[in-house]
Amino acid sequence: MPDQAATSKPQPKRKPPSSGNRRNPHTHKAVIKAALELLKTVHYPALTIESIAAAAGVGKATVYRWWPSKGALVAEAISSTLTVEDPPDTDDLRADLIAAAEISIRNYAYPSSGVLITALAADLAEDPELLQSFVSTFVQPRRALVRKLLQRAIDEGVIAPDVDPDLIMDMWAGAVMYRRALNHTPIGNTFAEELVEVFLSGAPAHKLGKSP
Amino acid sequence: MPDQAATSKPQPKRKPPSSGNRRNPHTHKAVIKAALELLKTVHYPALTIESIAAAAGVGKATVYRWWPSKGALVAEAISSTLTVEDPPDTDDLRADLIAAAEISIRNYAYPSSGVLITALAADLAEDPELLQSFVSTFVQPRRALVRKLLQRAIDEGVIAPDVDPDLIMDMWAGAVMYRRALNHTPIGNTFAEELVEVFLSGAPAHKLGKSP
DNA sequence: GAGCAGAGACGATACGGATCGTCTAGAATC
DNA sequence: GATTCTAGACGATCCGTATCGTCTCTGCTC
Repeated sequence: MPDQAATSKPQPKRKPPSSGNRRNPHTHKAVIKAALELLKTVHYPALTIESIAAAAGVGKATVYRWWPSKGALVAEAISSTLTVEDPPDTDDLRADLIAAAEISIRNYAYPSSGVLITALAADLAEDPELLQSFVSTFVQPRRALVRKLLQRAIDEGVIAPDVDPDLIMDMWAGAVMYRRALNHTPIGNTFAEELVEVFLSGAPAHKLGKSP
Repeated sequence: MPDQAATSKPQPKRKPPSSGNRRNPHTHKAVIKAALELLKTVHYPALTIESIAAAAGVGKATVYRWWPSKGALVAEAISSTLTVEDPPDTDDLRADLIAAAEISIRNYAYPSSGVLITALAADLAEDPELLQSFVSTFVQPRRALVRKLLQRAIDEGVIAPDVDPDLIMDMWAGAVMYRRALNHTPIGNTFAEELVEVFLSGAPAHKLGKSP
């Protein structure tokens, strides 16, 4: 359903699924979904709670009841869109690393036409607790998986042993976020490969699937 | 940063707080200074034009006369605080690279207690022209200098020849921005060194000041 | 030169509109 | 009765624009 960002268009709600003395999961989902939908056409700073409530067919007070701020709402919303993907673990270590980098690109370049995570992070900076919560629920689990893969690459001598896996991840995600935010260089199809290649440049070629 | 339709004549340097039929440089400076001052205590999203005008002792309309938006104002303000530093060019290439990385850290970690550039970039995303202007006046000149240094490092074989200098810079600045934005890992005193070391790991040790 | 009129920048302030976050009211459900 | 819900009123703040009277520099006229 494209273009549903109207301001006061009344939604002919068929039937309010339920409302009682328990948290209504339909309401909850409707808010999250409306937020994600609006973010396809509206930049994060211009997104308002009121428009979310209206688009979800929900009272504004209900939104405030369950989320303390726009940042908290959007943090949950985008967390829900991105699943934890296991980076592959095959014989082709180079391909595995590229796949892991591609996950980074997908996560930090979401949605394809925006700088959502950048804007969100900047906004959450006002609320350290909320930022911490977002990082530990959204960022850290995904990093853990990639860290394991990188550690394996280091153990096998494909990546230099004195390199910190966390630094590599910061550089991967950071480069994506940076290019997205400043929009000075497009992120091409081979970007993941480029990101990985940098760390492999000093590695013995026979360990990798690349010709000398 | 250029003004829109304002005069392009050279301004006669007068000291009195005059107001005439030309742009008053005192007013202009007062606004920029007030914005920077406020940003020390207020996060970018919470910064308002009204508060800037009030703090500068200036009419709100005057601010809107010269800057189309908060983003444009702040972009000019922080551009004015950061000078283009020549990265050093000595015999010690490793030290030169670290110094260059430190410049990145200083620029993208400004101010010390905030995520200003991240928030600004996210906000400017709504106005591609303005973002483009900010990047070309603030970001690109600084990158040009570092690019030259990196190219020299590549020419001398300290960094692998198939690495794109621009990618290295994206990774440097990106890692800084990323750590700042998500605040998951502190940026220590040795961060510049760590950033550089990654790219030197595969280089012949005798070219560098480090022991094998 | 001297003087005057106009153009433009300025501070102040008022305006309608949007959004904020809180709050009440009433209905529905358990 | 307790709790959740929608709907909407509320005071507040900030937005961006408009207007007003004042100021000063510029350029034209004499």
